[in-house]
Amino acid sequence: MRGKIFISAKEVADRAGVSRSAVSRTFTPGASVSDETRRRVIEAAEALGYHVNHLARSLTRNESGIVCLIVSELDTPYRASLIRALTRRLQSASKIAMLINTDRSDDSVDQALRQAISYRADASIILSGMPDKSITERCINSGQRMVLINRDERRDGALLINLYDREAAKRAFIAFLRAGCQNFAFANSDVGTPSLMAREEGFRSAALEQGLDVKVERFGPTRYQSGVVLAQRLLTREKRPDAVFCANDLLACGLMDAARNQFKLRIPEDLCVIGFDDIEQSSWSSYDLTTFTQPVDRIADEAVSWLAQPMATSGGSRKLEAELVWRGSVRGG
Amino acid sequence: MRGKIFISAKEVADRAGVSRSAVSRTFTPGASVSDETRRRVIEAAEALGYHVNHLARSLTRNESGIVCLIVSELDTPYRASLIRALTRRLQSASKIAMLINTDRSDDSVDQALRQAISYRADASIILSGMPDKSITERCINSGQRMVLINRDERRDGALLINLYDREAAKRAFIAFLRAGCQNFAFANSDVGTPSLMAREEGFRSAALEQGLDVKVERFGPTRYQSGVVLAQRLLTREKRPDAVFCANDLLACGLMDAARNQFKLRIPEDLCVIGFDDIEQSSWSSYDLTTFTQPVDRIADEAVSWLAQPMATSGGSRKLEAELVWRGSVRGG
DNA sequence: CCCGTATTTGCAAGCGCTTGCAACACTCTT
DNA sequence: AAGAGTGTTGCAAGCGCTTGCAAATACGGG
Repeated sequence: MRGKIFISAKEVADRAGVSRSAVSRTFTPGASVSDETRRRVIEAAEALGYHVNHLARSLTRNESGIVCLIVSELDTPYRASLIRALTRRLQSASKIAMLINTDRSDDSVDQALRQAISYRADASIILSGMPDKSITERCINSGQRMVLINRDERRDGALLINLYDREAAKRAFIAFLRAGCQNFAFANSDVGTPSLMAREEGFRSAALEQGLDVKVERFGPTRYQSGVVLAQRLLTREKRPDAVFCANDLLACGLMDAARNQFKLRIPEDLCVIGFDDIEQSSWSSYDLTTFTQPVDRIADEAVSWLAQPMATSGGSRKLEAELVWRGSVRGG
Repeated sequence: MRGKIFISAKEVADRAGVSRSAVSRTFTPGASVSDETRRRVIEAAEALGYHVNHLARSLTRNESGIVCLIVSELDTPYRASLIRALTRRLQSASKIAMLINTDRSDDSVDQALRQAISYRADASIILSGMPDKSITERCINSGQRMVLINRDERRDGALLINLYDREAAKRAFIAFLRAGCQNFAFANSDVGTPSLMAREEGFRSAALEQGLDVKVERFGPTRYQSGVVLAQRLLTREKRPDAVFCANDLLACGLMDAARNQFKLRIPEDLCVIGFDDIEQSSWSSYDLTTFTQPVDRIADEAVSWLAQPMATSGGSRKLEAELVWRGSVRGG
């Protein structure tokens, strides 16, 4: 026995002495209503506390204004700031975000997309995990837009947003070279998502071009604690690295803390570190980490403006630059 | 010319050779359908890729399954982890979260609630800001549930979830006493939300009971950078505090960094610090901050289980314990 | 084999909204 | 004064679903 105390257009119409259609048109931008009618409708609506029922509207309009954000580990700094940017942009475009958490099982991205279909979302934006091909197709076939952020794998009809990871990695390598580093390492998580792997490969191949070698370790999720473990593995090698490029900032933070507290290394004197994401903590003075900025606002812009296009040219791909932020974790600069 | 390529119950019915009602009932738990019919319906639905249209369903059911999360600064660690906990619980209760960001203007919480009404959300959970009384009433009158987390101010019919902030503050004070501290300070933001103020007052009054004084500074939002500023203000006082209770962990991190790097103080030898929220960073070894845990999972449980109650006893109030996590930023322990 | 009871099924109305269509009311022109 | 043109309005059908009701069917006991 829920509310049901919602005011309907009928009631507003009665009070204003007009037809239901008139009130409907009043709240439909661009519809033909005289000023006088509009005034009376607005007044009645105000008095009664009427709000257009978006659910019913979506039924006929065939457009719900709902956009699903599908994400896991959303308490991670980078994810959180991306979500923030996205919700803001979506709201400016008068769309609304539905948040679906996919922390749990493996098929839950598919599950999430089914939800998206059930709520007739206009679009889904996927920040984590990779949906099954069949379900993506179903989404796209039923007219849903789909945006994949840092997911890489191509999906017909979807918009792909990625960064120039390899290029960034290369710049990281050059920065280390300039700082006079000689033993290079790459600290990666073992989840192996395309963007993390691209950073690793970019870094390795940049080194290879100079005939140099890179020690690589992969461990755990992309989190602080993994960084600590990676430090143990990398900094105990016989020829201790003096330059570590971390697949992301969280790993870098863990690695730096371990390097300083357990191995008594000074940063950047004994060890140079570069990260990726430019999370807020990287700018904290304990870390002062040189890193690459994820252009969250640009990403959100690209995603939302593509969604806003009337009949989007099916799919596409955007590549964005990750800018290097110089801080104190690398000598020179 | 959006999709419209959605399969409707009619089509499934035709293919399965049954009536529309049969397919509707198949997807309505507890409705009366024979096994045989159900089987055929499911099969047809599967083949066609049918998903119940939740929008249409909500229209008649008068219950949408949508819960609005109204939040600002959602990229802040504590907020992000609360949102994560909430979305997870909501999904388990087969509800879905709509995220509304209220970073922008001041009336935007009201704006957000209007959205919630338009989408006929079953409930709104407010994590930031304080809606106008009139709009809260409208929500509640139209049968919407409302949960206020750490907002404190009473609203008829709403569920209030708060922590024992004063009690926690008192425990912080005692911890400092035990550590042998003598000059107490409280570092607060100047946003003055009830929970922050309760911590401040709790701390002061605990000190007062011992006939002791507390230096209080308030500055900026509850963020790292404010902590840096607060350090400048507090640690330059003639009788330098040797114990600072920070209104939240973000402030504490800023304050600790400034204390160490600018004032060359050792923690906890020269300065003891306690924070509040237990964000992930507090456990990082650079901070190793003694702090109070926000019981995010408990909070989410309370909120969601209250929402799940069929006809909730109008409103109420839950107070939860904030547990003290001992780490290295306080001597002894 | 028949009847009472229990289960299943289809019909049709209704949820709140949009929108094409036709009717209507104006204003201008000639 | 009639007709063309423009703008506004109401009617009614339809969006996809649920659900009360009554008809139909199945089941079990005598």
